This record gives sequence, C-alpha cells and structure tokens, in this order.
Amino acid sequence: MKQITKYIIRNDLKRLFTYRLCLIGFKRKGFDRVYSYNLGEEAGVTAEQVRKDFSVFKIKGNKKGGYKINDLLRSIEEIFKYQHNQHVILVGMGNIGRALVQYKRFILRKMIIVASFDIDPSKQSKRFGIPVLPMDMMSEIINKFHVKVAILAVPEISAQDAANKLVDKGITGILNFAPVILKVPDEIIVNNINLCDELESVIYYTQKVM
Amino acid sequence: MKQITKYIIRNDLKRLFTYRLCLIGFKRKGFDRVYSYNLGEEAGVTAEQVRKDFSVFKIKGNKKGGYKINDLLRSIEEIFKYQHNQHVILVGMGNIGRALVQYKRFILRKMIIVASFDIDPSKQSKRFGIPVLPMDMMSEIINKFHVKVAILAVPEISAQDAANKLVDKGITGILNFAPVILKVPDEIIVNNINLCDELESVIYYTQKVM
DNA sequence: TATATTTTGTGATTTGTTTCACATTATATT
DNA sequence: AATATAATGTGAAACAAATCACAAAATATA
Ligand SMILES: NC(=O)c1ccc[n+]([C@@H]2O[C@H](COP(=O)([O-])OP(=O)(O)OC[C@H]3O[C@@H](n4cnc5c(N)ncnc54)[C@H](O)[C@@H]3O)[C@@H](O)[C@H]2O)c1
Ligand SMILES: NC(=O)c1ccc[n+]([C@@H]2O[C@H](COP(=O)([O-])OP(=O)(O)OC[C@H]3O[C@@H](n4cnc5c(N)ncnc54)[C@H](O)[C@@H]3O)[C@@H](O)[C@H]2O)c1
Repeated sequence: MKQITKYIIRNDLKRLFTYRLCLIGFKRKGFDRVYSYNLGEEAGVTAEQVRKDFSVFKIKGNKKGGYKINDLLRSIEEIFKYQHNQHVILVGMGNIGRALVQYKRFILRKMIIVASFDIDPSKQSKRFGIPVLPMDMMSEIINKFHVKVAILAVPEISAQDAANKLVDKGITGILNFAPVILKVPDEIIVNNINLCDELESVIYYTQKVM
Repeated sequence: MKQITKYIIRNDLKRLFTYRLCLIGFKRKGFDRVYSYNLGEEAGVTAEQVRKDFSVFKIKGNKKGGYKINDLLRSIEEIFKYQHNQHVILVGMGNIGRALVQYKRFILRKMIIVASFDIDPSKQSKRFGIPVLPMDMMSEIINKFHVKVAILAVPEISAQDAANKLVDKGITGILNFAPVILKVPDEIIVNNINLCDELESVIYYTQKVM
C-alpha cells in the first residue's frame, strides 16, 4: 500500500552510500583520515549533515582528529551487513538482464547473482558465466542458495506475473526495472528503477533550473 | 557543490512520474476519470498528497467530478515538455550502453538517443539502429541535433574524463551510470544512477524492516 | 428549485529534516 | 603542564514536507 514512501531509498541511506564512494576515492588518493567538511564538500552536503548522519547511525569519530577512513568504511559496511555474500537471482535475460548479470561491481559488493531465469528456452545457456534456467527451476535455486532478493527485468506485461511467482517462492525483496506498479503484500520490499523517469528528470532540470 | 540534494529527483517529481504510470494503468483498464483517493491508493500515498502535488503544479480537477484521466496526463506531459522530441547522446557502448540504446520506451517518451560514442573502434558500427561514432564526432552531432543531455556509461576510470568532454562540448545534463562523483560546474545537472546502491538497499530493507 | 452529498483545493497544523550553535574533547603549541 | 586550537557530537532552532480540516463547488436527489 505505502509503495512510494516505503520503497524508495531513504535520503540518509543514499548519503551513506555516497560517503562510502567518496571515502574510497580519498583512500585511493592516499588519505587515511578525513574531517566532516572534507566528506561534505566531496559529497555535496554540509559538514553538519555528515556528522548528524553519522550520529544517527552511531558512527563515532575522533574530536580534533576527524575520522579514520578505514574505520568509517568498516562502520558503513557494518550497517549494510558486509560480512557474508548476499545471494540474488535475476528474472528476464533480455537487454538489461544481460548487462546486469555481467556487472562485476555487484560481486565486489558481495552481491552474487547465483542464477537467472527466462521463459525463452533460447536464452537458457551458460554463456554469461552464470546459469540461465527455465522458470520451473526457481524454487530449487531459491531454496538451495537461501535467496531473498530478486532482480526483475522482464517486459512490463509479464512483470506482475513474474513478481507473483517470486513472492510465492519466498522472495521478500525485488529490484524492479519494469515501469509497472507491482501489487505485492505489504511486507515485500520493492525498489522501482525507472530509467525513463531518471532521464526525463535530467531533461526537466536542464530546462528549468538554468 | 550541492551535488546530492541538487541532483536527485525531487520526491514530488518522482510522485508525478508515478501518478502518470498509474493513470496509464487506469486508462488501460477502461476508466476515464479518477478521484484523488484512487490515484493515492494506487500510488501508495494519501489522497491529500495527490491533491497537494497537483495544487503545487497548478493542475486543476473538478469538484465532485474528480479528474479526467486524459486531461491529467496532458497536464503532466505539459510539465515535462512533451510537445517536441528531446535529443540525447550516449557515451560508452558497453554492456549497459547497448541495453539502453535498444530501450524502446525512451522513444515512446520522446527521448531520442540520436547517436552513441565509444573510443573502441570495434564498437563503431550501425548494428544497434543508431550510429556508434568515434569521440571526435561528438561536437558535430551535439551541434547538429542541439543535444543538451547525455547518458554516461563508460568505465569508472574514464567517467570524469568523458564528463569533462561532454561539458566542454555544451552538454548541460548527464545521466551518469558510473559509480563516481563527477566534478562538474555548478550549473550542470548530474543524475547519478548507482545500481549497486539500489540493489544493496533492497537487501538492507529486507533484513531490517521485517 | 432546494437540499444533500461528494470531492476538490488549500490555509493551518503537525511531523520530519537540516542547519545552527556551542559544549566537549583530542591534539598542538608554548 | 597550561593554554590555544580545531574538530566532533548533539540539543535547539529553522525550515520543509505531509497531513488535517474544512470551505467551496459540482453533481445528484427529492
Ligand atoms: N533495455 C533497457 O535498457 C531497459 C532500461 C530500463 C528498463 N527496462 C525494463 O526492463 C524490462 C526488460 O527490458 P529489456 O529491454 O531487457 O527487454 P527484453 O525484451 O530484451 O528482455 C525481456 C526478457 O524477459 C523474458 N521474459 C518475458 N516474459 C517472461 C516471464 N514471464 N518470465 C521470465 N522471463 C520472461 C524474455 O524472454 C526476454 O529474454 C522491461 O520491463 C523494460 O521496460 C529496460
Ligand atoms: N553493466 C551493468 O549492468 C552496469 C550497471 C550499473 C552501472 N554500470 C556502470 O556503467 C559503466 C559501464 O559499464 P559496462 O558494464 O557497460 O562496462 P563495459 O566495459 O561493458 O563498457 C564500457 C564501454 O565504454 C567504452 N569506453 C571506455 N572508455 C571510454 C571513453 N573514455 N570514452 C568513450 N567510451 C569509452 C568502452 O570501449 C566500452 O565499450 C561502468 O561505470 C559501470 O560501473 C554498469
């Protein structure tokens, strides 16, 4: 029911992700400490915002000494449960699905697409490094790898149907690329990615803001 | 400087996009009028929120009669300047770039990828329906099609460099898929898409919310 | 035509988020 | 060791967003 507000990434989480990106950048440049204003400047927020965010997540720095980058990164990773790999499945090996299963950064962040599924038998091969399986093998894989999260990359017309199957088989989180408002039980997390909207909003802002 | 807050889609815009999606759904189901509570329920927000949003964007309904779906859609399209096609270029014909140039929904929404660019000569062909060109033809295309917005889909390491080129040639808005905080002049709009973050936040919520 | 009903539209109020301001503390300096 | 400096951490204040509450208007009903 509370789709939009419930499912989008909260702004504070989004900033946390950005801080991590900045920290990795600083680290690569040879720094091992940062102050809140360094991070703020890099991430495009105020230093107070940075400290407040850390305060909310109980991340502590060192007065006068700032934050040790490695400690910060570890604290942030702690929040996102980085200890163990997260198994994920993908449904729909079309244009976007193929790109996603080949995206190495998911693995770097310990998110493993263990298998993908497609109704089209011609897509069912091992060409992509991971198995592409028929839909009726989904339960087996979900149970075997304890999968809780799925990436949904099927055509709009099939999206609700595929989502039903996923929920049915025990999936509790969906990253949905189809521009469709999925009807799912309240406890299921849906994060809708709508790239048309994203591109369009860039166009909107370029025309309005300047 | 104010990267994060400035560049993300404002929540009210995001909701407007969602309303449109819902309206298209209602229309397909045969409705021609909706009330704020229909839209609210479908989009996952309160009816008051729907009316307030419309109020902000000066969209008027009919007391007791609700909103005519076609009028609403037209009003929303008005906000996003749907009259004429928007020309866009894409840089980086890798996995994600290839998926995007073949995405038909951009065209439905009148956003036309007029050409794409890659440093790798082997990618420069017409296999994808649009020309894939060498980088030194960028200025020509940007000027010819009055392009203001670019999709950036190059490796992280090249992203800043490619962004510099784009800004240099007159691009004012970038949809950036590389997980990199781009350093661009203040007036340039950057919308960062970070699919790792998006997937990770689904995992986060499935573990925390329930 | 008068009255009841339903829904919009929007100020007023509440709730949530960001910024401010400063006490606190770690480090540097004398 | 005492003092100055520079940073964090966090309540309080300011600001922004969402909800409430109800007047206004359109339609339906009697
Ligand atoms: N291509 C893009 O760049 C892009 C961008 C954003 C969003 N999307 C969205 O992602 C989705 C997929 O887009 P695409 O371009 O990859 O489409 P596509 O047609 O290339 O691929 C869809 C795949 O899903 C499979 N499929 C269809 N019905 C299925 C079902 N019920 N169960 C399992 N598999 C099924 C098809 O066999 C096909 O392989 C669409 O909803 C689209 O709007 C695509
Ligand atoms: N593959 C995905 O699903 C995915 C998902 C999210 C984000 N991304 C991001 O998108 C970007 C591209 O990812 P990919 O998987 O498509 O990579 P890729 O390696 O498949 O493709 C990158 C393409 O960019 C070209 N290129 C490299 N340097 C260039 C330059 N300076 N100018 C122009 N072209 C250049 C390469 O020749 C190649 O064709 C990366 O930053 C990645 O992190 C990818």
